Amino acid sequence: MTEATNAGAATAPTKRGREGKSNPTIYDIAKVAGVNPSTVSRALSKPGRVSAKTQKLIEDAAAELNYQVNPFARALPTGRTSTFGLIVADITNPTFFDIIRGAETTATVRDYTLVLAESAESAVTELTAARRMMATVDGLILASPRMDDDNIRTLARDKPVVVINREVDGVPCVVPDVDKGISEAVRSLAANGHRKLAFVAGPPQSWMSARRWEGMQAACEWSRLDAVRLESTKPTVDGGRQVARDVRASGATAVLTYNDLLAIGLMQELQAAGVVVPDQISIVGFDDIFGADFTTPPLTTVRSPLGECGSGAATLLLDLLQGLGEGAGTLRVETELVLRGSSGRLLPAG
Amino acid sequence: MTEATNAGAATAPTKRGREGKSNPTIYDIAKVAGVNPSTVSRALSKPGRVSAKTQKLIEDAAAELNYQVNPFARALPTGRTSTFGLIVADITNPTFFDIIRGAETTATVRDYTLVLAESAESAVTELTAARRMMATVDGLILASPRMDDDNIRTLARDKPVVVINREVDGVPCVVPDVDKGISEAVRSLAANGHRKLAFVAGPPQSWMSARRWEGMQAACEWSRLDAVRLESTKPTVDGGRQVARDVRASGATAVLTYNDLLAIGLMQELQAAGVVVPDQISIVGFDDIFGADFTTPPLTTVRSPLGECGSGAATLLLDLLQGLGEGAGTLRVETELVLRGSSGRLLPAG
DNA sequence: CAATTGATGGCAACCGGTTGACAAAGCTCT
DNA sequence: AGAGCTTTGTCAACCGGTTGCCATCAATTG
Repeated sequence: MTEATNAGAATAPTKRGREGKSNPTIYDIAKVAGVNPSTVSRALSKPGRVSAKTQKLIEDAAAELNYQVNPFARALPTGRTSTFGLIVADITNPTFFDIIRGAETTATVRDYTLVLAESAESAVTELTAARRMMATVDGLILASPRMDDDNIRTLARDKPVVVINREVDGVPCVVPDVDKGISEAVRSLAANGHRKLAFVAGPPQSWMSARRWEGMQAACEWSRLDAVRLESTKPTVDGGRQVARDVRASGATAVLTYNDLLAIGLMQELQAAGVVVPDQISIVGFDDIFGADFTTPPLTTVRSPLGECGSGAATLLLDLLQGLGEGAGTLRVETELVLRGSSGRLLPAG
Repeated sequence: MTEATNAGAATAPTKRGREGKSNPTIYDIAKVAGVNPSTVSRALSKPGRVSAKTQKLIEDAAAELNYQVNPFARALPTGRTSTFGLIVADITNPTFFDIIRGAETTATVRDYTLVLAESAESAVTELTAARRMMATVDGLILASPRMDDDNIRTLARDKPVVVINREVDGVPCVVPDVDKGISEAVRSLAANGHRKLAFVAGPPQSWMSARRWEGMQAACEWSRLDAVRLESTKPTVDGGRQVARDVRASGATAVLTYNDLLAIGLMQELQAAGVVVPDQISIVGFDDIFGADFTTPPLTTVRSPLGECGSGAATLLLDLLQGLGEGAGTLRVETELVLRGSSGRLLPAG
């Protein structure tokens, strides 16, 4: 940020009305249509409560005045805001962009507004943000929450909450079912001659990380492969670079990482050290984020349908809000292996 | 989305209060502190208007009751919502990721809430979304808007509006100053022996696309290089693939593209056709989005400080809202060439 | 034709803060 | 002590919808 020129007088934003033309209200409509304001209110929000004739009268007047409800005036007595919140662990992380997009799209379709906040991977920040939001939204979606189950349940007691990427008892959740994708990945690696796999874990509070590790252990047992677990410092490209040492030291010939960012960082670091992927080490990521196919070789990964998670969570939440929902239940979405170039046959050490 | 199990009874969300414990109001505080509600209101929002003694009394009572203002009740008489909107052309496009992040971060810091919407690259959808938002926000940020100047000015007459990636007379804007970055890019290409450059343009309504093309023409003239302009169908990876034919046909040995996505798609397609980058063709993108360095070779690009644009716009807007701003003015942010592997010396054919 | 019923519109209170006008209280200063 | 000024708290109206209750009126029915 360098230079700030001042171009022309500001079109001083009118200090909100009173100077002649404030926004039209139901009272204005009532006057034009020659009815009582409450009738206008009913005509506009309770279909069928007024006669077809007055309905039309009022609608015409509303159209003429270019009327728009004042959401605040409506929210005050009813508590409904037509708004829901989405809290993500890290806006930096592209994983969440598909989720955000999915949620935003269904929000718009169903005439709701999406409010966004991030927790910066911190359980306290997350809880603070959630509390703040609760006042202004009808419901909340928590994507990969870091706070503990009890806090989530407490929030859910107040207003509908839907959780993505984690299972919390008594709270509706949207969870990718990792088993299918993982077993496909492990079978593929086994078929390519790998015998020892490593898992690079994500943040310790991450429910998903734990699930993926369990899934991998199970799949490896089934295929009679060795599985070792390595820890990462943070679930980012940088974190992936840092864990490269440990990966090489582990003796594993194939690696599954908690997410794609770790995989990409790991691959970069290994390649920089002269390791050929996939000839010497196979790498498999998780999620299939934007850019996973930009790498050379393109990243093999277990795809989570993130957009579907976002839209699924939004749908679940809105159904709940509109009284269509069954209550708590877990929506499982399928994962699948996306086979690209970063995994493959192990070449005999040359 | 495949399976939906129903796990346990719903923690039926309490239908908003009245059953004993609604949220505390200023009236409750007033009762506890033994003062009038209006005094509470003043204590909580007009610093200095009440004596230190009552101030403390009220604050203690508020803390004890765990009071939180009801934003709607506040918004109704004042019109202030502590909320601003951000409309992006396309949530799919990672260019906007950083803008969103920048805006969200400053919003949080300054105790504002960010509301997000997208226009799906359509001028009408954009205008509709903007109109809808206007009712619920204090101000609006338009990132790469597609609607025309007059519509933007009309919106700006109502409430503060800040525009990113475009200059609109009389409206505050945040614009990357492309000249520096472009001239660095062109000089670098000239120094590497290129004589004919191509520009792959973006959407016709894109102000930025026009500016970049102008900047490139100017820089080429200065360096005495040829510049040809090619059109793309859409500013995405796919659009980049599709324009590869034209690029080869153009005879240019170096290409600047409207954005990184086009560059990445173009590079993929060229490489698939056996063209070696950068030996036979140099490619330079725009923006330096997430993932631009994942490619092989990593993408040379003219970086726009997108996060800075987002936070700069938010700062501008909030200053305006809080009466600190000077009104319309353009905030220019610097661009710079990020030299990576996709551009370089032209190898003699053969 | 009178009685019952359902549909429709009006009245007024309410949601929870904000704010202008004003009165009471506190203070200074002569 | 009293005039004049400032500080502090109260009153009441207001923002713009929503909704329970009631009155009216027309339609239905015996």
